[in-house]
Amino acid sequence: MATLKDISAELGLSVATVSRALNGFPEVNIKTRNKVKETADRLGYRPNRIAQRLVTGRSGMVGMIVKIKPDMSADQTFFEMLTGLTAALATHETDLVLAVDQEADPVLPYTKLLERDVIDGFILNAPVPNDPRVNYLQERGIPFVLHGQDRREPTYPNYGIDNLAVSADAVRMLFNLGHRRIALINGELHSAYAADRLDGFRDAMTTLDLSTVNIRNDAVFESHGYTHALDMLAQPSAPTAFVCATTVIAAGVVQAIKDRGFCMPQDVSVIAHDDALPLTRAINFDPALTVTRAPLRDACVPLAEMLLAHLNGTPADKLQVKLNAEMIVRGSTGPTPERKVDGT
Amino acid sequence: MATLKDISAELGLSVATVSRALNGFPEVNIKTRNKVKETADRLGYRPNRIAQRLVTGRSGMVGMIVKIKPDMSADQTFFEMLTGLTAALATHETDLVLAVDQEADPVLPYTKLLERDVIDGFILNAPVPNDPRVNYLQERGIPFVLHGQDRREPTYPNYGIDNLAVSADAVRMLFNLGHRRIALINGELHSAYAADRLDGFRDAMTTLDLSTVNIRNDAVFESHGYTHALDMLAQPSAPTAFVCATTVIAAGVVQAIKDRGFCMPQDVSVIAHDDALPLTRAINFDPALTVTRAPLRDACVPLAEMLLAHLNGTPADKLQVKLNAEMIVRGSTGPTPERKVDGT
DNA sequence: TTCAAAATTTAAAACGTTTTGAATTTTTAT
DNA sequence: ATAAAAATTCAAAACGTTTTAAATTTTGAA
Repeated sequence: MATLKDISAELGLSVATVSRALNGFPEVNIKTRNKVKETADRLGYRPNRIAQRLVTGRSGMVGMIVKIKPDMSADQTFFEMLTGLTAALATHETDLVLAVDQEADPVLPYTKLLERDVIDGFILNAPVPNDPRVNYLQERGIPFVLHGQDRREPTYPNYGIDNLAVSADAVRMLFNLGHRRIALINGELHSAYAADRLDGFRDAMTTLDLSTVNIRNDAVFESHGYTHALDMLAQPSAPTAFVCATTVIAAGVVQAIKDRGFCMPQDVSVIAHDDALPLTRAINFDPALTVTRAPLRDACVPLAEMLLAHLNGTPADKLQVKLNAEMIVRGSTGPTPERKVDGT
Repeated sequence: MATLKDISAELGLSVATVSRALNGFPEVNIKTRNKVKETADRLGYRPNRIAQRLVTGRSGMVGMIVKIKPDMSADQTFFEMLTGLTAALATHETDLVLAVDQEADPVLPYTKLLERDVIDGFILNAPVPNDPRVNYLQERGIPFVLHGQDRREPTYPNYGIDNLAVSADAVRMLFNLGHRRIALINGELHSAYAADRLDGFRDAMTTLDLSTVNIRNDAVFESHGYTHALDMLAQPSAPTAFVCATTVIAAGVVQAIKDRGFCMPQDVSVIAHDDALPLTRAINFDPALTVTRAPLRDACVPLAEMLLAHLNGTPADKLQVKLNAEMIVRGSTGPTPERKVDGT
């Protein structure tokens, strides 16, 4: 395993010059630089990252903690994130150290990982409103980037979509199709995204002077989508349109619509949020789902790069990204069916 | 952040003595040692792992590469392993670095991770017969431990169960209940465990002079268990007992038995291998499943400790563990039903 | 040719820890 | 009190790299 010392010995240069040549210091003569690079290639030199870390204080490792549920599964987005992030970080020669959170205290796994002092920073996902991890890491000056937001004015690097707008846009789109009874089947309110979507939904419905009686917040299972929709469709003031947290929820809703003898979109319209995960694809529905779309995978490169930029000194206020999801209208939404519902 | 230098300055001792006192060198006077330890505690001293790594060549990090399927899932055992391993490694202040394998070449992710020269060793799981990763890492002298075996005489540290015996024991147990037509619904033969179970099954059946015509090797889905069992139960020489690769397969088999109008165990017996994963639990079947049981979680501490022992110099021939699974007889197996089948 | 400025390279210190072998201190025996 | 042996501690080098500031070399002008 070649070191800087080997190169400097072969070329009769100091170790300092070899290091400077390889690291792009501008005052190094171009001819010297080329000689150093050629020799480094030939000798198969690779920097000792441990030694670099000792000098620079940087390890090239970022931590991520995955929350494991009691049944030994994790959020279905996990592998999407894992795959995307490891690829994005690898292009920056950065490793992902993974730890597991099964504790009651969400902060504890971070404490444990930080004790060993080899992590440059963290990638946080699945925030809860006013996430305690955020406060903990900020108090200690530990760099991190959050996927999403946990508060209205984040003071840390963050990248996510505008979940207020996701449901507000869906409501407005359905309203413009004539719908006046619109239901929301949301995720669990301990997730920051679900809290935002609820707020966005309520604000939009209130602005449009519509009733917000048809709102359900629950864990994201197809069966929950089914039972909530089945229940709401049996009411006298049954909704004519559903806003679903995910395509998984939508699968259950679509089944409930069918089981109640309705047609989609002639009788009931459905719009869902689509993270573009491989399993429940919006275009596999019949008819294809109208969605607010924001591929989860698209977050990975920006998240990795924002964390590294922050580690390289970019201040947090320059690393605030909140995107709008893309509205894609397909066959699951249509004009409100005034005749049919009035006849019931 | 206190260093050895801080402690040595406060106590008027050399840095070398402080290091030796904290690291248990026997020639350090007990009074000196206690003073050093008390001061270290008070100052909140924690060793700089990077500096330790530079001197000792050890990073305290082991790598594990998870194979991701095209649909963005992984083997259902993954989280069980992840949880158990990170806990086991944490007690040894060792971190798990995770990388993702989506490549056609199973060796390539190891190359990539090794390039960065921060991994002390690897934990390998899900071996295929004559696993190329094993050859690759052994050629390079990279330490690793394998969960299971990929060959008859492993020359590397390994911990797993005797999969030959798993199916052989099941066959013998069913034979002793009077069964003469025994089917195997196995995993995919590109997995080393499935190859061994097939061998064990065939050997046992051949030794007992029984037909090996009822063998299926397929991906481990409940639906595969169902369709294979449904098919075999429609044959003139239908099996009176099934040996299932997993409890997931058994769930499908049990449904097929019911759909063919048979009772378990009066008409058809079922025995499955049980990794003791949370989702498909053997005792949740009605009647509860007879199993060969080997909780996956029980492998984690030994795997972690074996790798660390190997890194500390224990030779591979002292780190060979092959356990027998435990046979647990419950209500899914019973004597062969000679009357009913003869009447068909 | 000489001098000054610019370009280039170098020596040394730093990073925090470990460990070899030498130096120092303490203990024991005479 | 002295010498030898044992116990304890220390100085220095090592690990591989980075970077400050000084030293050296090269270039251009007079």
